[in-house]
Amino acid sequence: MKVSELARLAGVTAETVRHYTRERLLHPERHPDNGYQLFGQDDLDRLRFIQRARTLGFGVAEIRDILDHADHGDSPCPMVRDLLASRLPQIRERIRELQSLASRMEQALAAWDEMPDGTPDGHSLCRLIESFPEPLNAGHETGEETR
Amino acid sequence: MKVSELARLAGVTAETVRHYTRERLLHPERHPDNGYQLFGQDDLDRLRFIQRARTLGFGVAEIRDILDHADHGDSPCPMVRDLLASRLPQIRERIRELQSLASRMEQALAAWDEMPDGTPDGHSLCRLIESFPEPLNAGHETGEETR
DNA sequence: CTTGACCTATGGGTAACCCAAGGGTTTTAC
DNA sequence: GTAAAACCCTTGGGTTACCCATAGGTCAAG
Repeated sequence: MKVSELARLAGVTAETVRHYTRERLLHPERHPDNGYQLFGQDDLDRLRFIQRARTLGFGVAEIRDILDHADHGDSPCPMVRDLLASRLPQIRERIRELQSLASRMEQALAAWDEMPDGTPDGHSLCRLIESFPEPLNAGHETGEETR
Repeated sequence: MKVSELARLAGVTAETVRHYTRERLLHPERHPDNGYQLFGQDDLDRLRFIQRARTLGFGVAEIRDILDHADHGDSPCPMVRDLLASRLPQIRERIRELQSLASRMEQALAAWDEMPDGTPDGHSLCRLIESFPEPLNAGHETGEETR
């Protein structure tokens, strides 16, 4: 099958399929006459695998490693488990950040009603934002580094 | 003050300050002799404002709009509130996605222990991933579009 | 044989920076 | 007084996972 058919069967765009091919996640044959990419049923399986891996938070480069391992007959599962285990705390951290972001936003929206003014006085930009606590890492006079 | 001093006071890198200047969030004067960027105390306030706005989820382009409004003497607050209100549901959605991602990862790690095999059989890539449910939007034979 | 639908490769865009290179300036120390 | 360290400038390329526009070749149907 050709690009668009594979894409349709997997529910992605043809561009995405070409992208994965460029990134060497898929290895289609080429029609000798016209250079079209030719995929088989196994490529559909492979593409679905890629999709599931993506929803699990793997990046394209990681998926390439996983697939290369499997193509060499090695079990990629230990690698997968390690990647999963190392990424999970990062995801949890990101969730915490976003939750804190969301509550800051709600706080700001709630504070909106109680704001005395609407117009800035030339010194204030927007009290809604200005009245927020400094980001925790703001350095003031302390000479530390960020990251 | 010069780039690095402003950066240090705000707890960001000098590159970030230059970036904001390039993006016209900051408007330093230039030393006529050597072209160095010269910032004042107001720029520190401005930079801190930018940082708070960033932690609230605003993008650089949005912050530029907000600052431009304020620089023209208009209150940016209504704009800020609208931006906040429209972005909040997206953040909540993103949180849900990440939570679902985290639980899929945990599920996968838990399933690991019960997996019968470690080596793929030539057809399987990694059961840990393969046994996962299809992403909801996978198209099969249905000809719908994604996004 | 001409549409229209599909294919190809290339190159540029997205967001918010980071980093390296090449070259000028200022500060500090000897 | 000068040399090295420290800092400044701009330009251009890299990051992620694609999307989109372009120009041009190919294929199925009427």
